Amino acid sequence: MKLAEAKQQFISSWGAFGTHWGINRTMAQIHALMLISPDPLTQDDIMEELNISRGNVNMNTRELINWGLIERVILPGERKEYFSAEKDIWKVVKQIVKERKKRELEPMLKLLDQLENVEGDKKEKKVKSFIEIVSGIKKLGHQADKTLDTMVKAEENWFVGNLIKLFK
Amino acid sequence: MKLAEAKQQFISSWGAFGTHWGINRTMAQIHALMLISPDPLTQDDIMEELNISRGNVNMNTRELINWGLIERVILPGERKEYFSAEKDIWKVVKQIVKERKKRELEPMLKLLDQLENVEGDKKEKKVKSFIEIVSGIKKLGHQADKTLDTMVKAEENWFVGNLIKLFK
DNA sequence: TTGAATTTTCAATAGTTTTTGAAAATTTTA
DNA sequence: TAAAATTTTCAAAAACTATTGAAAATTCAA
Repeated sequence: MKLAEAKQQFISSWGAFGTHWGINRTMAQIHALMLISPDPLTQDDIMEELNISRGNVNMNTRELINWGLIERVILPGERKEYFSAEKDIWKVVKQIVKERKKRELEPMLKLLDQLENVEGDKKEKKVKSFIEIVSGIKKLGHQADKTLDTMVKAEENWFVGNLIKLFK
Repeated sequence: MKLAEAKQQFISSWGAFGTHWGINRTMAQIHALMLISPDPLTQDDIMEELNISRGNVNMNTRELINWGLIERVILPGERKEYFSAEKDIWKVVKQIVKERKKRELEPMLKLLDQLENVEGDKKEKKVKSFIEIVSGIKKLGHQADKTLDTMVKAEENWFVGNLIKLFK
């Protein structure tokens, strides 16, 4: 396979992958393009490579910056802004975990804490069933939260080494 | 908070949560409703509780069955079909992990294996950069794949006990 | 069998999300 | 400061996804 084709395949499948994870296709494609680009890119580079409008590039690069996955780079002597992606994939994964934990897991756990204190007779089947499920999710969720905290702090070596040994 | 309100909140936030994970809102809501229902439900029960059409219930229950999260139940002497959800939340999580691994991670890894063998001079900056990223993702992906395999086979006690100790 | 009950299908519609592109705002250079 | 280059915004349009509901198919009891 030639590089041009491989590049297209990578970008397109990274985009499809992203949609399964609640990330919009274009944002994931821009990220993919930037991951494999050795040098920083401008808005125009991205527009051209992916055939999308300037507005689209602007919105999605901003969002990627919010996620902490790319950053603006000013090249000395250049008028245009450049963008550059974090290339260490373990750092990328940790950053995504960190953000999603904050945006999704933590609010959910807050809600579950409230829902567990629902009024009503715990001998009633409906009430009992509700509390059991909520408590179960809460317990596992808090556990996952702690585990992910540790992961976010960890080095890749630690993950690939120690954890995997344990899992064997 | 009263049970009725707590129920609504749980269903609605589980639905919103689902959309962040590439699952459609209604499918997640049906799943939520069934998790907290002590007894199996019919299509009509679900239609009424969530105010959605029969067709919608039918499609989404089928999809939940494909995901292995609910099952059809025949109650003796009853004409209608009932549906019942797996209530053990650890089993639910493992089932979701298993499915997503099969649907998303494994195809991605297959593609990466191909992309790593891209033609071209590895001294060229573009080619080098491409191979480095692809190899990095591949390596971490295969590691994650193995780890998830072990998790899918594990008991909850194992997870909450051993893993967490290690993570402290 | 028959026909009533129930489930399934799917074309049409409604709703949501993404993308465009041109105008406005901002930044930089001279 | 002026004006050229660049970035940002956002209303409108396009694209995509989910939902409805009625007709078709299936199942079941008698």
